[in-house]
Amino acid sequence: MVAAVETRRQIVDAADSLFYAQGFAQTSFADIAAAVKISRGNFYYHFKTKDEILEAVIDKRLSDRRKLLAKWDETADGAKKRIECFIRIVIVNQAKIMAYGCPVGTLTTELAKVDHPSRERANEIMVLFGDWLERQFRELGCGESSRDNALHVLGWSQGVATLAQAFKDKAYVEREVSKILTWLDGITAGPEQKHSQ
Amino acid sequence: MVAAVETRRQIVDAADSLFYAQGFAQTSFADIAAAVKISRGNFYYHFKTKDEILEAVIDKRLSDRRKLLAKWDETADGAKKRIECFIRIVIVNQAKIMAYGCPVGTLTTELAKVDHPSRERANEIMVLFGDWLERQFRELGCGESSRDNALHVLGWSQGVATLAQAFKDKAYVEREVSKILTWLDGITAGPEQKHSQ
DNA sequence: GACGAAATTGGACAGTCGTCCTAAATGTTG
DNA sequence: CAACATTTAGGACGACTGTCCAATTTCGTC
Repeated sequence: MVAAVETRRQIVDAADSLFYAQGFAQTSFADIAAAVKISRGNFYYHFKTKDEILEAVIDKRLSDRRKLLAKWDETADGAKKRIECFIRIVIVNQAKIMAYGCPVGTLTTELAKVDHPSRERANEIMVLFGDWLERQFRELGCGESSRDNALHVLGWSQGVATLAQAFKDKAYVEREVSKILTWLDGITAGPEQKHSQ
Repeated sequence: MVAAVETRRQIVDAADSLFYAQGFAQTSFADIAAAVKISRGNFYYHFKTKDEILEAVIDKRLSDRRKLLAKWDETADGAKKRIECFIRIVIVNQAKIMAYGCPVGTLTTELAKVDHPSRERANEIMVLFGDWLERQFRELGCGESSRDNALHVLGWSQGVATLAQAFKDKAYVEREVSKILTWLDGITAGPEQKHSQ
């Protein structure tokens, strides 16, 4: 027997991909059922409503990102290298970003427009990255500018993702990466230094 | 008698607002009909399909933006001041952006996800701003960096809009504006100068 | 005022949506 | 093997979708 928890995991995985590729509202039970190869009626056994699936997907994404950040915390040497890891996501995930945009940003935007109950929960993924980045900048000695710098990098990633999806211009993404890395170098030049403004 | 062209205009206006506030797919004929106060069946007289309404909305947005840019070309004194006009949109339209995001970016993202036929047409609004910004930077003497700088500012606006909608942080928007304005000042410092990388 | 064109109405239509229930199949345990 | 709980399949349901049409009203013109 396939345990219920396994089927549930498959549903969440498929929903995660489909919500990313098509958007939450555009993805139907039928779509997910086809991907997991189960009957539509089976959903009700695992999830009472579509919103419950969304909650599970957001929880999974939160968990996945926490693991990713933890890995960077372990492997990358120094705060600057860790911030670089974040910056380079737009290159690592370039293909998907050019096709579907940023998984965090696009979901946040979609849920905000319809004022969905899970809107706040989805925002927490954004907050997660923001707080993590802030810690890195603080470790870098940015002091009170740490929060600003964190949001600056976070916003940068969202802008790059949006334009990458619109123009599908690989060179643009690479230019923006080298541009922000140069900016980052300027930050590390001196301790307690404010960013270039 | 109310001319057909007038009813059509009202439909497009209402659709424009609703597509922005709720998204294209989330907006139904019933929504637009309620806003314009006409019967649902009346749509078919003015538009054959929902996609036709979308096309009309995109055309209107293109037209509106062209007029806005033309106004800036006339009134603002110098390329730098004109770029500043663009940058300050995120402050002028702050309330709407915090509620619904960027009207250009969110539509582009939504249509790209479902690979909608009007996707390219919607992108033209983004292109319109990109080309206009490029002209300004060229006039500023940025030469070959003009395109890069244009996309940099365009991407910046998208990132700010996304985070503004997620966090609804007015101060963040203002900080980012002053930050990019400082960057812009650096650009104008010398002719033919490459941006800070 | 009568006529024809323009514009609007309300509903029919086939399809899809999320939800929900019952019956069947499957696996586990005595 | 029998009794049981767990899991799945398939379809019914009411509501909503975009589309489309026939009947009606409104308008400009003779």
